[in-house]
Amino acid sequence: MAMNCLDESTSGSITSSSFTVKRSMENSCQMGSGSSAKSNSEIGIEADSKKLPSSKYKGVVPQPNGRWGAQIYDKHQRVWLGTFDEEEQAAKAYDIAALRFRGQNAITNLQHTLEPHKDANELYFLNSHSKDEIVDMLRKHSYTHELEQSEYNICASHGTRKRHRDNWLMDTPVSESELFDVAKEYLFEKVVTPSDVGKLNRLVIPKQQAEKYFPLPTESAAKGVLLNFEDSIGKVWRFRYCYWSSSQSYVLTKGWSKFVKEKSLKAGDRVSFHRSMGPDKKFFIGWRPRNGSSFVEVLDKVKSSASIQAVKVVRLFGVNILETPTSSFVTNNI
DNA sequence: AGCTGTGTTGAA
DNA sequence: TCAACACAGCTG
Repeated sequence: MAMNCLDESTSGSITSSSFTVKRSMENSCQMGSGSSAKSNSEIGIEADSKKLPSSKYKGVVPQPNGRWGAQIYDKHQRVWLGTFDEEEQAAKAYDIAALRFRGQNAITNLQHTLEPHKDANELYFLNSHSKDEIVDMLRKHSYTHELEQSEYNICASHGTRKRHRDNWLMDTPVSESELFDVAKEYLFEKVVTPSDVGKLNRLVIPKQQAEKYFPLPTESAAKGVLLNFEDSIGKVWRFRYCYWSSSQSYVLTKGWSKFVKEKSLKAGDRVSFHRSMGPDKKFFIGWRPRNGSSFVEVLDKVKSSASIQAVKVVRLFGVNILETPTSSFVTNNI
């Protein structure tokens, strides 16, 4: 996976132009005219050194206890990205923040290998979340995990694409609300369990996501509410959504089994949830098989099936919209 | 008590 | 915009 090495792993890769690490081995041993200078550059911090070792990485600052902090500046203000055991982890945290805050051409610390598909997915993931959310993940060291949980499901785009097709084709002006309607924000994805597709006729929504994206007023928790989700072909699914206090879980109940049946959902498949970025905040549901295509793989299919080399990119409201003769997709916003 | 992350400053 | 430095205040 591309550059998801914040937490434990060590190999990293972020697409970012062709940046090479310039700053290297200086900065690390300026202890006045000290004699014990070298110790700092090799080990994190020495027993009783006064001065903290500088990092060779941008956005990385030493902590008194030998750990490393990461920070980035935005709008004249420092944004703290958390503390890390390893200098490289802090450097990667900075890199990720830089990509989110400054776009994919941002200068990053590490030379990253080129993995177009994965990197594009990651950029899409990055830009589907607010700066605050990304910073949160970095500080909680959960970025890697959330990225892995989240590959974009292209199925969720077909419906609106179809309905807006004429507008794109005829090159007529498209209203702002329609554009917002096309633009969808990725919320989360769940790999469905055997019981999610079994006889219980319900889908468990992970608690954290449920409370974040589908808040349920306590008075309607037991009874539940009806939520509409539009699928990849524009069909609207209506599910009862409620809280089961017995199992302390949020679930989609009534209507869910029909979805399972019609889509032939199997355990291990992925179901994703999206929300339009317009004022109406419609929900969308998508799904794909266990090893289904990633966002970019599908994009490539779109390109080849349309027999075109280049996809026109229109940037509006901070969102890139890929336009082809027959379709439009929303991709990374900067 | 130890650590995080902010307040602050000077340099680029 | 950036990192160095000091340490207030938070956390466990």
